[in-house]
Amino acid sequence: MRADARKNRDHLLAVAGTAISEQGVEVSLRDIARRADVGLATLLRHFPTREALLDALLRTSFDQLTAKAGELETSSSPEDALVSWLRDCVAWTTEYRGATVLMAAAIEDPESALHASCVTLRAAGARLLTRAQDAGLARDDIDGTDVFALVAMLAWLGDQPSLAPRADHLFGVVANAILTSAGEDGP
Amino acid sequence: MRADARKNRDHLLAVAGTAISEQGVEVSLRDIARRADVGLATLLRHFPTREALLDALLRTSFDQLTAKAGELETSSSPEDALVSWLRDCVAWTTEYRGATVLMAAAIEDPESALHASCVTLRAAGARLLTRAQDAGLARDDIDGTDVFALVAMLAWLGDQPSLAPRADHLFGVVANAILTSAGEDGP
DNA sequence: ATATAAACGGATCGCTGATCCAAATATATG
DNA sequence: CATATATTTGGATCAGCGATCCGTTTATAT
Repeated sequence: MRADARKNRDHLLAVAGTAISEQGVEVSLRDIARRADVGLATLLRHFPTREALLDALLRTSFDQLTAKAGELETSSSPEDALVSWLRDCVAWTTEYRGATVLMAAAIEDPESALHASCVTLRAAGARLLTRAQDAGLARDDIDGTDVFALVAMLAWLGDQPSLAPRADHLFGVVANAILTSAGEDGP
Repeated sequence: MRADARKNRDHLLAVAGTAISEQGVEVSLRDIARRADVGLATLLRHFPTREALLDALLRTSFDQLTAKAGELETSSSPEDALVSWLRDCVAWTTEYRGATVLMAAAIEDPESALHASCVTLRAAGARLLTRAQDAGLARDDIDGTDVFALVAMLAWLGDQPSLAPRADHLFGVVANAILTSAGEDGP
């Protein structure tokens, strides 16, 4: 890649990150291009679709979350590892309002630029889940896709201004539902 | 209202219902107008915003769900009443793909055309919840807004093609989390 | 039958993402 | 250093969206 192209690409990513954190993932691509002092066509050549742009932005975070799952697998109890990783996932999405819908769409669409990242993330969650299940600490009737779905649901909740105030509380309710060692913060 | 206007209004509602069940609530208003053999301006005069159109369409269903809550309050056990009403709510939204986001936005925005309907629906759910709580059958740390949020989450799940297959199952998981008499379909 | 108020819809606006292509520019080579 | 070449760029343009304006048509009351 030519040096000037690389510079534009990096600059666009930085500007896009700011714009998205301010306005959510549905921010106008034209706005991003304007704020980066670049033509819309340039943005769209570097990132042919909104998902491609998101993928470039999200990949780092996804990798961090995947790595975090690996650490927790050895450093915490199966139960704490699962719950705190779920909390991290949900907390992370607050930085990218609206990304949940794109992730949910990407997980089943192999053509999507986000597909691979989402699959990896799901696998990381599935490992933590299996570990908790093997220890008899989590329901046996849920799988990695269920965990992905539950995280997506809770993240979506945080995206809705009217429901977000209850998101933390309902995280506890849902987390409790996954675990079999009930009573820790039950009613 | 003039007779021709009423006819157009009714026709638009019928066409919009069909279009939305086919394409979801984000269907183009121009498409609806075209399919109704009417100018876009006419559609927008009868229903100034997409929400106003949705409100007219959804009000009947909302009223039915509210009425259903009233019936269940006297005909079923507090637990069955709550769970089966929740199931009805979630099942209903499958007819209106994407409506969940609009409902979540409307519940806190008194200016929204959907606001009143959503508040009424939440109140109906809150009554069923309180009844179950008074019988010691539901967690005491959730309220009407939480129930609304949980229904919205599960409905949203059903809207996502990739996650919808697990929606029924996760409904059971979440319902189980609300109830205190655990074990009915727990692990 | 006519006057009047209401409803209608084509034209237009600013916006979106997408695409095309002539001009500008970085880089490799003589 | 000069030039040729391949790459990158962004203004112009397109079809689509919801919204609005306003001259025309039409129902209805007198």
